[in-house]
Amino acid sequence: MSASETDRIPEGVIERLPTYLSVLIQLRQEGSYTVSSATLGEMTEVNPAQIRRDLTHFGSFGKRGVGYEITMLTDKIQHILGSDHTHRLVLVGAGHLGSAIASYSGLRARGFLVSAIFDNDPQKVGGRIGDIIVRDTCELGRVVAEQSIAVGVIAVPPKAAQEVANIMCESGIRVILNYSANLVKVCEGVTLHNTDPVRELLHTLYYLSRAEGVARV
Amino acid sequence: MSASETDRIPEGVIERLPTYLSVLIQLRQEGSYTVSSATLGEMTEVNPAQIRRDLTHFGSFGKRGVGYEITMLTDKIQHILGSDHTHRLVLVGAGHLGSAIASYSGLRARGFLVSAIFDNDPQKVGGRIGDIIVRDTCELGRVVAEQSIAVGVIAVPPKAAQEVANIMCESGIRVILNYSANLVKVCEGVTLHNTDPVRELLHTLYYLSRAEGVARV
DNA sequence: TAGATTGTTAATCGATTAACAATC
DNA sequence: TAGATTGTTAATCGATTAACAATC
Repeated sequence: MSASETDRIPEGVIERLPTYLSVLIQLRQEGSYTVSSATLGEMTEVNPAQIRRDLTHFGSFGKRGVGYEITMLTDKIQHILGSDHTHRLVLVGAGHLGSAIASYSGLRARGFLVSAIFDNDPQKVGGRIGDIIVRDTCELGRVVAEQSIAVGVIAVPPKAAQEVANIMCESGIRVILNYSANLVKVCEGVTLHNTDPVRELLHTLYYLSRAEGVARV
Repeated sequence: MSASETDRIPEGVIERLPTYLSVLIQLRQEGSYTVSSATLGEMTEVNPAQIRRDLTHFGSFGKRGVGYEITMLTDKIQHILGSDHTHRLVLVGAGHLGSAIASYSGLRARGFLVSAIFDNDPQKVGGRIGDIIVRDTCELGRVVAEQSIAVGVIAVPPKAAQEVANIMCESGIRVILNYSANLVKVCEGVTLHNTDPVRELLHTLYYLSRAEGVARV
């Protein structure tokens, strides 16, 4: 029955949790106290039965006849994802994209703190993004190891991406988010997410040429 | 057999095509002429059988005993996705993220052309990003309609996102890529992709707290 | 020809959904 | 209590994979 810690949770479930979280935070800001799976389903475009099913992997958080208490469910999901405490991250690449990520307020709001920024362009090293000074990429490994940082974000040109990923893996990074156009490989034990904006545009483009084949992606 | 135009193609297949494309382009740059599903599978971390299965939805592009001709397969996939010709897009939001998107070389390289950039901050209107002048968001609808632009990218603060999406839908945009932290809703017939960087970080974060539960995402 | 690798089928696996008893 | 909505089961649906005959 539910909540068994040893459950292997399907990937799809984990993907949907942050989406539920976004909507819950939005609802809380609007002053709601409880929400039903029906409403949550309408807002996230996920089948209500699926939402209930997803949540039972971790416990039973609702009240029959009432729904889910928003604050409580928010806390639970944040705890499941591990975003109930702050995670420091390193960012490599101080170009436009890197600057955008570093100065994105949504990061801090959801538990991430940019600890250091790196670039190998001498013109950028020593400059600042917000109140963080850009360091030379040759310091990346040392900083990650010394500060035991677990999360790394790659925002460098495609050709440099794999090299950065290698350094990250060697120095003990556990989660990598790669924004470059090249796919990278990581060693065993490191969680990787390749997320190229243009790749996502191409994906949606498919539906453009098909008059009827429109989809929510 | 295969390639029947009326096939309903699974969403997963469409998601993987741009990934295959990335790797094919990479291989071509390295000077290869053909590639087997085994190699492609290793590089994309997709099961070779699945790659072959995916491709049969659109035709049979390989030679038994040989593999796939890289240039030919690249062209085919680009044709399927519709990226064999240029797509103009409008970008709303001239902040850090918007600037990063607008000046990202990967866009042009894969068939996208930023036609216009909008912002509602009077301080930004009239300024330039690259060689494009930032216009007031109140002109968005008119420009989209006049130039029949089909693709729109949202890079505004969360609270403004839905309003921008509404204008886009009304003026005839067909595909929307939403980078804001808020989910938006679009009307029937518009393809939407919500892609918030922090949501993706949260997703990968799940695996951080689970020593063994590491995954490629 | 022999070796390699595709295209395709059939089997497996897992995820989604509908339905409903439990219960607030 | 009656109405609402959850948690959970069982049925459906679709996607992934293994296997192999076709064939380059």
